[in-house]
Amino acid sequence: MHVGIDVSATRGFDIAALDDDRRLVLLAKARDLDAAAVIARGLPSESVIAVDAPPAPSRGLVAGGKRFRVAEEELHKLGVSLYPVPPDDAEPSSWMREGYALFEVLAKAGFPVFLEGPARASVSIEVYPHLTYRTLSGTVRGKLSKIEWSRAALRRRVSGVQKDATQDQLDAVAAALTAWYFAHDRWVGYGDPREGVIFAPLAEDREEAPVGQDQLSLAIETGGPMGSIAAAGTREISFADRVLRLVSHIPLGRVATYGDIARACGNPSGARAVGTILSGHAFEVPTHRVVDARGLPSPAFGGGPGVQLERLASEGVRIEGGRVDLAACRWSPA
DNA sequence: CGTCTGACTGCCC
DNA sequence: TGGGCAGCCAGAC
Repeated sequence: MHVGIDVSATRGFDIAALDDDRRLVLLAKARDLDAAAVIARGLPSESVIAVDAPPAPSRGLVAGGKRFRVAEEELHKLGVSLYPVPPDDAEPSSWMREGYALFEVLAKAGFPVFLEGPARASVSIEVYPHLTYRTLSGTVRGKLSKIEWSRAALRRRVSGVQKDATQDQLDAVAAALTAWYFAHDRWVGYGDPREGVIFAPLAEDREEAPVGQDQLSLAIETGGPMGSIAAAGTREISFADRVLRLVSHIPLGRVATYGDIARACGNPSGARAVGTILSGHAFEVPTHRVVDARGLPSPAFGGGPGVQLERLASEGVRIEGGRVDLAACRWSPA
């Protein structure tokens, strides 16, 4: 059985299971860890369980004294942004703590975390549904809503998914599908086995590629709505595309202002429009790395400006008196 | 198409 | 310093 679990601190665990023919055979909700443990113990022992959450804190293995994990850095280089997992001494998000606890429960139920070696059954793995959607569809989200994009990536790859499935449920299915790819030895791992590895499918039409990397960068550099930065000067690519493309390249640990982005995209007075654009793409691009000209976070940031500052702090950005230290952390697009 | 609404900025007290 | 304010640009009806 190939199982996927979507972790949410407030909404509980969504659990999906696929059989070997990728039919959805189970879609359940577990309110808390105990309920999840009961379901886990009922699974066939040769199952693979994919969880949308990290199993452990960062161990600071990235060069340069950064605090996030190697997995985050590797994916960032591919243009995929995700929540940085902080080291032990920092406060993780509540859903990350749920993840740590869940992986412990799964280990006790007979599914220890898999980190390296040949793929095998009876393990749990960390996955990232957004990465799975992106690898499978070969494109970035574009104009589709997140849920439409998710559904499109799963269509024809999984059967039995209800039309009215929630985003959490689709993410659980995506995780289960990733477990299926893992069990069928078509997978890619990102990160360092000593602290945590994120697994993704190897897209079917490029099985020879060493990693999903070609697939991903291809999506960025060509067809996708993100367009190419090389062509940024031409009218061919919209302002919005250039903005998203550029923001996706702000390094971890650095920030840019709305004005910086606008200027670099050839529209010096478009700072306000940059905000408008970012507000619609908070999930796929690290929008928390964009602050206003004084270093202040956005009052409308998802979860509140405090959350934006917390995420920046966990990435190593210096915060002082509720604003980021622009002099120290400002990134200039070159 | 106009009109309205912001995850903005710089300038003026 | 910091608040007020008038431009500004891209999306959403």
